[in-house]
Amino acid sequence: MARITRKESHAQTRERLVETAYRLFMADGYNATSLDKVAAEAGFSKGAVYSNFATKTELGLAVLDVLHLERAMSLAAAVLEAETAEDRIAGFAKWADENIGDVGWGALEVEFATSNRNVPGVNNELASRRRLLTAALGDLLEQQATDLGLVLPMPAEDAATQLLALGIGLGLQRAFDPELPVTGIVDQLRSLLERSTPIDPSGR
Amino acid sequence: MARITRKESHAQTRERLVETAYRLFMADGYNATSLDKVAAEAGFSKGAVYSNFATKTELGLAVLDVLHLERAMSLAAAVLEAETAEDRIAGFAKWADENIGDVGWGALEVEFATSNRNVPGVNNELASRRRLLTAALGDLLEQQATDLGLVLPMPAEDAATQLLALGIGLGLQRAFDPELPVTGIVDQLRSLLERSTPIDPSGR
DNA sequence: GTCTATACGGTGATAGAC
DNA sequence: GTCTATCACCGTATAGAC
Repeated sequence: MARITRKESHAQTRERLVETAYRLFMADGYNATSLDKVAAEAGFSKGAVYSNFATKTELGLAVLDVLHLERAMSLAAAVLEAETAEDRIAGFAKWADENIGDVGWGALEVEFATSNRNVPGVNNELASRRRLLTAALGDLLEQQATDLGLVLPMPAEDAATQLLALGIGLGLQRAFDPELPVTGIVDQLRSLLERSTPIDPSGR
Repeated sequence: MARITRKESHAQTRERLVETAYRLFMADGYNATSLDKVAAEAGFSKGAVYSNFATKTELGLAVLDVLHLERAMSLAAAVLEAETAEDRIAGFAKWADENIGDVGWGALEVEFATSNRNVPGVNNELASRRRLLTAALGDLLEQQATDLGLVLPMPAEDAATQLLALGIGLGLQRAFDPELPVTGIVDQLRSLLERSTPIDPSGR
């Protein structure tokens, strides 16, 4: 009974630390949040953090993984549950407003990336995460276009890259200027669809 | 003769500090560059920084001002010296490749913004700089469109906001994944022009 | 008034006790 | 594995030299 408690308790400690760091990083930022604060808020000492994560950077990567999974699932849910093309755009618009409009997300994402850009190995970690996200977004786009009987005006991955870049740029600027509207990205998506051509069943 | 030396020397010190900080911030990042290093590299003590700038944040804002002016001028030059529409797009493409492709710029811009997002007053400073940049870019767009006899498919300022966001997003992702191509922003600009309509001389 | 010298609180990281 | 003690370093602040 107590045999698996060790590993379980370790995982629980790790999970609680990530969860606490997630909340604090989003609220106050990555650099402004000290490991001492994270540990104290989670009910541990700073040493507990270092027994679970080699560096603050690794804790940050773990937080980003949770964040990415969470947002990717909510985006997929928002789009996949709609039926008509307009409903899907509306679902995307709602998701964009709630998520890209969320000041904390974009800010945390880029603060971490830039603050760790000289840390060895981190760039590769972030690059692989970006490719994963872009591929997933591209698949979603392509699938949606196919469902609607459309052919995108450019490779789905390129469209995904541009939408992601636009989302990052808009979300980031909103971090210090909340008046900036997020609607631009919805316009872009709409324009992407308008520039799409109907699928030719003959294949050519 | 030595009467103006005081103010001049002060201005020179300030200029040299900004210049040194510019170089180090771009190369190593904002957080990774200590004020001690900036001062030493410029040939001063750390206190000299403090006598010219109240905080590290203010030094960062001064660096950003120099950076913005520099890039805005180079963009205007790249676009305005061209004659034909295609030459202007080519000029923009070259500028985008050299500047948005520059890893340091986007990274510094957003690292500073996010790392200081809780510092009182900084958000307003950055927001006003963003509005200035957006307005200038919008004017440039509108002027170019008019010269080419085109009407943009959206307000010039909205187009500028989207292009700026896209540039930030692309430049930032290139900071940790240099393989990502910058061509997306040129495609966007081209698409913007393609969706423009000829000016109707009748006014309606 | 501008710069140097020095000090303070707090940070990420490390070593060793339990 | 977690905690305490400790380190080097950072941004900030002050006192004093010139």
